[in-house]
Amino acid sequence: MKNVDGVLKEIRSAGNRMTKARKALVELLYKEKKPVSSAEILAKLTTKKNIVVNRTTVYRELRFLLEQNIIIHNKFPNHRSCYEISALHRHHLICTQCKKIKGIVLNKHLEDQEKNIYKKERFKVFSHSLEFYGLCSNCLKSSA
Amino acid sequence: MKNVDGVLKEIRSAGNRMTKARKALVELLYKEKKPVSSAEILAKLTTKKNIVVNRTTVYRELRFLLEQNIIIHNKFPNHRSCYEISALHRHHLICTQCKKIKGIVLNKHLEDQEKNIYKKERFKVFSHSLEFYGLCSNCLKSSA
DNA sequence: ATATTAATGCAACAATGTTGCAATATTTAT
DNA sequence: ATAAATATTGCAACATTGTTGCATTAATAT
Repeated sequence: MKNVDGVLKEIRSAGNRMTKARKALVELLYKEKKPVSSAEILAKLTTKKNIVVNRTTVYRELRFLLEQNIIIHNKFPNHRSCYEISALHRHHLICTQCKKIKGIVLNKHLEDQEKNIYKKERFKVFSHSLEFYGLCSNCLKSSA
Repeated sequence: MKNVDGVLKEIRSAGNRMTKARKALVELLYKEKKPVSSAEILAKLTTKKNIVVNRTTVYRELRFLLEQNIIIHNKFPNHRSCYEISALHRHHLICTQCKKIKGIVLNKHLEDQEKNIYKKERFKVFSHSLEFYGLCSNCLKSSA
C-alpha cells in the first residue's frame, strides 16, 4: 500500500507537475482516510492548509486523480458525492442520521463471489463496493 | 414480496391519492425491475404510458415513494442517480462500458456480517448495498 | 533566466434536484 | 351527481454539483 510520498513521487515521475493544490489535496485525502465531499475539500484546503483554490481547480484536480486511479469516487444515497484515496479504500459504515462514514475491514468472502459471478454470468468484475447503512453507536444512544 | 397492485392498494389505504402519474410511475418501476434514472422515467412515462408530467412532479413523486419506502435511491459512480422498487432490490452487476445494470442474487453471507458489525462496532445495520463493477459479456467480446 | 506548456481563475453553462405559489384534480361527504 | 376540502400539479426561479472555453499564471526542463 502506497503512502503519501510514494504517490506524490509517482505523480511527478509520470510527467505531471506538482502544484501546491495537487500536493495539498493528496495530503488532505490521505490524512482523512475516508470519503470526503468536494465542498469539504474546498473548505479544508483553505482552513487547514491555508491554500485558496477555485472550485473549478478542485474538480479538475479530482478528475486528474481519478484518471490516475489515485482516488475513487463514491456516491452514497442521501449523501454528497465523495472522494477517497483508492489505496485506503475499505467498505463503509454510513450512519443515516449523522452522516458519518467509517471504514471497516471485511474478510475475503467477496473475492470468491466475484469468481462465481464470472462463471455464472460471464461478467468480469474489476471492482466492487459494499456499504452498510444504519445508526452509529452515538446516534443509537441519542435515539433511545 | 409485494406486487404492483398490492403496493398501489397500500398507498391508497394509507390515505394517499392515486393519481395517474403516481400509478404510472409505480407500474413503470415494477416493470423495469432494475434501477432507472429520473430522466429515463420522464421519457418512458411519455413514450410508453402516454402521460405527460412535469419534471418537478416526477421528483416529488420519487421523494414520496422514497418516504414510503416503496423505492430506494441508488447512486453509482460514473452513473446517473437511479431509483428502483425496494421490494425488487438485488445486488447489481454494473457494466462500466455500456452502463447496463443487472440484478443478481447472492447467498446469505452478508446477514452474518451485519451481526458481526454490531458486535464489533456497535453500529446497527438497517440496509446494505453491494455492487460489482466490470464488463458484461457483450462488452468483453467487443473489447477483445 | 527563459521557453514551453501544464495548471489556474473566471464566467458561463449543464444536469439534477428543490421550493413557493397559484391553478387543478382527486377524494370525501352530501 | 355536486360541492367542499385538500393533495397534487405546473411553472418559474433557485440551489448544488460538476464541466468547458479562454486568457493568464506558474512549474519545469534546458
